[in-house]
Amino acid sequence: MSENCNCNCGNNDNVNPNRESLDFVRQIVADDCASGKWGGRVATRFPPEPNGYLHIGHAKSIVLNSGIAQEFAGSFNLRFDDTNPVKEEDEYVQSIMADVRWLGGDWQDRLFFASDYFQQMYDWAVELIRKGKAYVDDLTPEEIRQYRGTLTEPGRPSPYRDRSVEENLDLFERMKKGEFANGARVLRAKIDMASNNLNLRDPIMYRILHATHHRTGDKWCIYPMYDWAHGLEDSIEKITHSICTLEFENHRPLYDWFLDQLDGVFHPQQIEFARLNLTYTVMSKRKLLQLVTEKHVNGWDDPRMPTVSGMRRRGYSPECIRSFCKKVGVAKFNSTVDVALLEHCVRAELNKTSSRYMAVLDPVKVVITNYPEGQSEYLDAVNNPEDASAGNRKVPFGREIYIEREDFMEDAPKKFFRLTPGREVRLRYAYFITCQEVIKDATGNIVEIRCTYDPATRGGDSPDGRKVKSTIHWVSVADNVKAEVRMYDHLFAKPDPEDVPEGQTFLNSINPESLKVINNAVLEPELGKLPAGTRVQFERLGYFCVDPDSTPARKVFNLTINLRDTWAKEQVK
RNA sequence: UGGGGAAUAGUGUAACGGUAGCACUAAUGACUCUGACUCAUUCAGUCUAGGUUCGAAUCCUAGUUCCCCAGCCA
Repeated sequence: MSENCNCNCGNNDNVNPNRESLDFVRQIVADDCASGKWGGRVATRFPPEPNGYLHIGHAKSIVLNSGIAQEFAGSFNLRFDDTNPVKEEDEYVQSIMADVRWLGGDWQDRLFFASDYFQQMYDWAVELIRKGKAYVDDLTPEEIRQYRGTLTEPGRPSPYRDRSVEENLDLFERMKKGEFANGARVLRAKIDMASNNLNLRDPIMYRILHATHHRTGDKWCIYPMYDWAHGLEDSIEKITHSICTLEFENHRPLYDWFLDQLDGVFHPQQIEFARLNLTYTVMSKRKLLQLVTEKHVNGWDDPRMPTVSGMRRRGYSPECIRSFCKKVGVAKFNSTVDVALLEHCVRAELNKTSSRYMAVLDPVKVVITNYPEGQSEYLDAVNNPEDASAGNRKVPFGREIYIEREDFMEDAPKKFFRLTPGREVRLRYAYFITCQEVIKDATGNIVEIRCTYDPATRGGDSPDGRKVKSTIHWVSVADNVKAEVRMYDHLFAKPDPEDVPEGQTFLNSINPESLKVINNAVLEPELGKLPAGTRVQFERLGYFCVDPDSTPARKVFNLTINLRDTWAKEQVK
């Protein structure tokens, strides 16, 4: 008899005899489902501290937790772990909610705050004191550190460790009432000062913090520490699988100890996985904050930042971030994923979904000498060859057009297929043109290219079946919109920004060319009508999106990611 | 010289004692009104040394390397 579970986790032997490969977290969940460990129930959560903006590493956690909930017909909570008022702000809770929602994390009506549990946590702390499992310590922070011992030497018990239950109760209540200054006393769990796991050497449960909390205001002046609070939060919410990152592995014995001391509380299982690292970027909140405050970037949502808001502004879609998170997998190996994988996911998604337009970033004028002066026309263009439902549009054409400066070469090498004197190429959706003449200024810069066109090739096909080696994009001189285009590259110049000589920091790895602003780009007119946030492809260049800095008078576009460019690679050789 | 984790192509991730697979990257070619996309091909891997076994990435022993822990941060 096979054990089936009633969720769609792929663990139903009747339906799927070859259980598809699940990551180790999902395997645990599937096994629990099969064994009925939690009554078949699955409940996950994403528990951010509102002290910064979310980044791609958080996205991995959100996709994991909400994904598991979805796949196993479970529930997913968003819970703010707001136990430290000095670092937390409402601005962050707002941005986090927006980011989680944008990524597709659906917490439905289950939005929670650790701060809503403060009274319950306090009551449980009193329970621990009553059981002789916790005590108020008067040691200074410095003394506590000294008493804790080191990695190789055991700690020593605090002289206050054996206070009576009555005295502890009294002191703890007075801590709560605000009778003592910050740092004067703490409540500690009484576990084992000689434990090899430093987390078990009488960890601090409460500290005194006379600070205004973003939600509870001045109601509390003692605040629970992570280790004490987190398991309780999970327990209150009946979380089954409390998924966190590897650095909390050492904390699991403590997570379990606290829950074991309390009577009749729900005891979730903590599971740790490796956090995400990416090449050419940094991921720690501290460093991201530093980039923002020291103005190495233009805010949390700078398109070069690995923040969710930065990637959104850059033009990444939630779908591509989700597909990336799926592809990187979940394991316990501390790895660094190549940012090229992220970029692949972005291109793959945008290729399917974005409309094509023509834009010239570095314009040079082409005059079609045999095209009648004063004449113009509209040509048909396909919006998205990958998606017929995207339809068609008209693009204005005339005697003078702009093409990309790098699409012309006077002395072209053999492998250069684009415009060069005497060669015929196709203007996308327009005509075949042949370069006849190059006009330069006094310093030798090309200012104009003179071509002839073949009227019979209107639309881009030759009736006689002759071929051209390349197709280039263009924009009408008479009918276009000007725009600013921000070209982004990796924020850091090295795969590992931390890999710097003695005395330097990751800031020394910043790529000085991570942002190049193009002020004189010309776009086909349709592009001028798009609202902020719209993701498009500039043909032959890359994916771009309309930046919120755009005004009705002047559009701003961000480069999301360039198209793969084998010609550029060829040139490097 | 404490404790806790982890090691599979360049990168990431599967294989749960039975043919080391997939994706990205790179290279080559085909196709092409985007030098894109797509398709095909190729390069390339079990940390080391022993052992158990008909058979080991997987089990055992020893070692090596990397990560985490001495916040009143999370």
